[in-house]
Amino acid sequence: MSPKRVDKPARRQEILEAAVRVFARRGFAASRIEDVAAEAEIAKGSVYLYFDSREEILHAAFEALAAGSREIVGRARTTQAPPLERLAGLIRDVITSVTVSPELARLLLDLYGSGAREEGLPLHMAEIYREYRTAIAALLAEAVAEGSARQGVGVAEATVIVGAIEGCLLQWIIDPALPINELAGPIAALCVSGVR
Amino acid sequence: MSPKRVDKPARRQEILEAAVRVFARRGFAASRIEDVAAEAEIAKGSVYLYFDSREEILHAAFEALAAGSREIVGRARTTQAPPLERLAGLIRDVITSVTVSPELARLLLDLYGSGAREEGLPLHMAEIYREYRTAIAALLAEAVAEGSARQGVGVAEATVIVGAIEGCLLQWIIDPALPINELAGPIAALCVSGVR
Amino acid sequence: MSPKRVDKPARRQEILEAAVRVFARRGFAASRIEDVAAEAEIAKGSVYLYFDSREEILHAAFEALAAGSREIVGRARTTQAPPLERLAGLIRDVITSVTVSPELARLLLDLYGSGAREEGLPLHMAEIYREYRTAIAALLAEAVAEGSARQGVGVAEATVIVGAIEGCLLQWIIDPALPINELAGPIAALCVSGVR
Amino acid sequence: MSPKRVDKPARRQEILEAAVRVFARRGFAASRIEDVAAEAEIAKGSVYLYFDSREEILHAAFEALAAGSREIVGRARTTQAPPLERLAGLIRDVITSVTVSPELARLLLDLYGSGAREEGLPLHMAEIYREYRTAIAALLAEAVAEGSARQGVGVAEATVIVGAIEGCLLQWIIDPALPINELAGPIAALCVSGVR
DNA sequence: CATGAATGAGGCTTCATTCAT
DNA sequence: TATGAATGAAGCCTCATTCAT
Repeated sequence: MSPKRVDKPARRQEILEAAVRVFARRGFAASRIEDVAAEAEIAKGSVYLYFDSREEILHAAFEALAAGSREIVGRARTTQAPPLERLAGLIRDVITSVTVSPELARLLLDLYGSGAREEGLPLHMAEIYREYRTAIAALLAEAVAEGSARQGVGVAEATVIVGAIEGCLLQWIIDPALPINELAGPIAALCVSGVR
Repeated sequence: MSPKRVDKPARRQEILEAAVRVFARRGFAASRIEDVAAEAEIAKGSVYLYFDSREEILHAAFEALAAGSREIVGRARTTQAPPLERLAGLIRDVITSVTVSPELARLLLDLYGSGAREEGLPLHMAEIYREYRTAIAALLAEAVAEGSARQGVGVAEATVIVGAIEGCLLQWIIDPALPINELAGPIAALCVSGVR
Repeated sequence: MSPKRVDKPARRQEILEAAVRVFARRGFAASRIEDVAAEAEIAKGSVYLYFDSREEILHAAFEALAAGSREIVGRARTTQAPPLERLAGLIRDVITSVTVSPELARLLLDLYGSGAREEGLPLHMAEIYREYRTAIAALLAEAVAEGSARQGVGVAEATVIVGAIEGCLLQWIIDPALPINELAGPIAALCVSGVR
Repeated sequence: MSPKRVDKPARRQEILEAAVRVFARRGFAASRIEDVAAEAEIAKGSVYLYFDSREEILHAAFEALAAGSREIVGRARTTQAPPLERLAGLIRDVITSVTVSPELARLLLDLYGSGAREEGLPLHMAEIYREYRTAIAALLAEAVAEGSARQGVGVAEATVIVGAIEGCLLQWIIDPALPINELAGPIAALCVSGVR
């Protein structure tokens, strides 16, 4: 039943994490399977026991990221609180998530590209951002309904808010000296007062 | 005596533009020198008469982008108008510039990565964003001084505003269906009212 | 668990020998890595599992040659016999060594060049010849001391003797019809009687 | 008749000399037509007005060298003097010739190779050395006949003498610190007393 | 004659993937 | 399962040669 007590999913996860570290360091384009294998402390060929191809590792990493995003969005949807507070909470959650696993965040740099190109593998940062916009637009609609946001606030403002969040992350990713932790408050404050 | 004459800078520019189109389509990593040559309708080897290496083409493209940014920032600094109007102008300028040359904007996806990695060739998106932050922080300081922005508004808010701008571009780049032209207004409105 | 095992040094040696044959045939400049791979009956890329670059193969071949030279010189130094007999022995040894592996000797044609050029990788035929001169000069000094060579014989004569040996090899290398085996005697005879 | 007063042969000679300097510096394999053109201070394409191909330049350089050799050999044949004095003269002439144009001598390193390979372009260092051997063998035969050289001295000794000469040149070419000028005497002395 | 831009074949090297052990 | 040697396709870049001016 278990001739070798290797836990396949666990091993796959280890390799994925190693890969994410490598990709974060050198970028996907410059990362070779051998680097990943070395980081995971296994042999090059063994990577292929857990992933079908180099691309698939990037897909898997994307999935991890997407899962995190979906969780954050879900929480904003289901939490009991006034809409603008839930918006502020979402912003805090995003910032916290990248603080917790900065390597995964760094991967964004590679995922942007792979999602935006024509060959369009099933990597869709676009999808993630669409979900963010939808969720935030819903919160804004609620806020308008209850009078905590001004009339006319809608999808465009949601886009700007998603932009503010992701644009701050972006600045931090390409310039890690930027104090990302101190930014959740200002983002929330500016966005909230910006829609009133 | 009447040697074949060519306007080298002009030809270099042509190749650069062809390269930018190719990079925008496939991404830098997937773009072969041969693709660039084909797009420019010259032979592969001829590319090397104008650029020392594949990397150098990316550098040159970055320079074009950086020049555009510097111009926009310069205009925001020197224009005669109330600070928050100049901020709105800067936002419009950025949106306009990417609308004018969308291919160049698409390059951002590649430039993010090349600037953020350790080997870091002299490509520094980080630098560009730093300039944006500085310029906007200066505008905000002026606004605070004249009372059109609330006390306490500073670098953090400048970062959020840069984020809002760049984050909106990012969403559009990876999802060109998004109506970027209609976003300059909302970005400006939200940011301006957000700092009051 | 039972990974594919290979005797790396042995394989490297095989490739090196194949390379030496190819270089001897076409010269280093005209020898493609693909030729070497074909001669070794492996794939082009496999060569790089054992050598870092095309140049490195030449270096390795040089090392083999240098090792042979050092051995010959060492033997002339340590053998128990009258100095001029040891000189004759050295001459025979050199001739024998090229007879044994003519391909390696043919490589001299390429090694001369790579040692003499300014960029000079660590290939130093000059060094080898310097060692020969030093060793022979020592033998001559002994011979002078014991009276079997005339007064005044010194480094200049050592240079001439090295020249006679290498010059004969050279003639044979570029004209293999020349009966190199029959030359050890005459070289020794002429040199020995020339220093008396 | 002379629409442009360019002296074709003279220009060809200039280019050839420039090429010889370049080849001496970097070796033929590493010398590009462009280097030669730059050294000759003309445009790359112009080289082809005087030479059909890169190879042909090397051929021409070889011819210059061969002409020098033939002259030296001719002088040894026709001079009026005892045979061993004419041998000593030949040795001096050779040494002098390389001292006069060291760059041409450095070319030997490339000519050895191009003559010895199978494709055998019409570059034949082998031929030159054969002529030397023949000439010297003739001198030795004369010397034997007049009793100034011992019985039995013949082609083998001629080969050794050619070897001594060329071997000394070789040592100097790959190690220019070696005092080649002081070697004509010792070579002659050793060879002459070696055949007595 | 002279130029130098353009060409494109060809070589070196890398690296994802395979597969024998 | 795990290994790592082997493969070979593919890409970057060089440079001899051509040719329009």
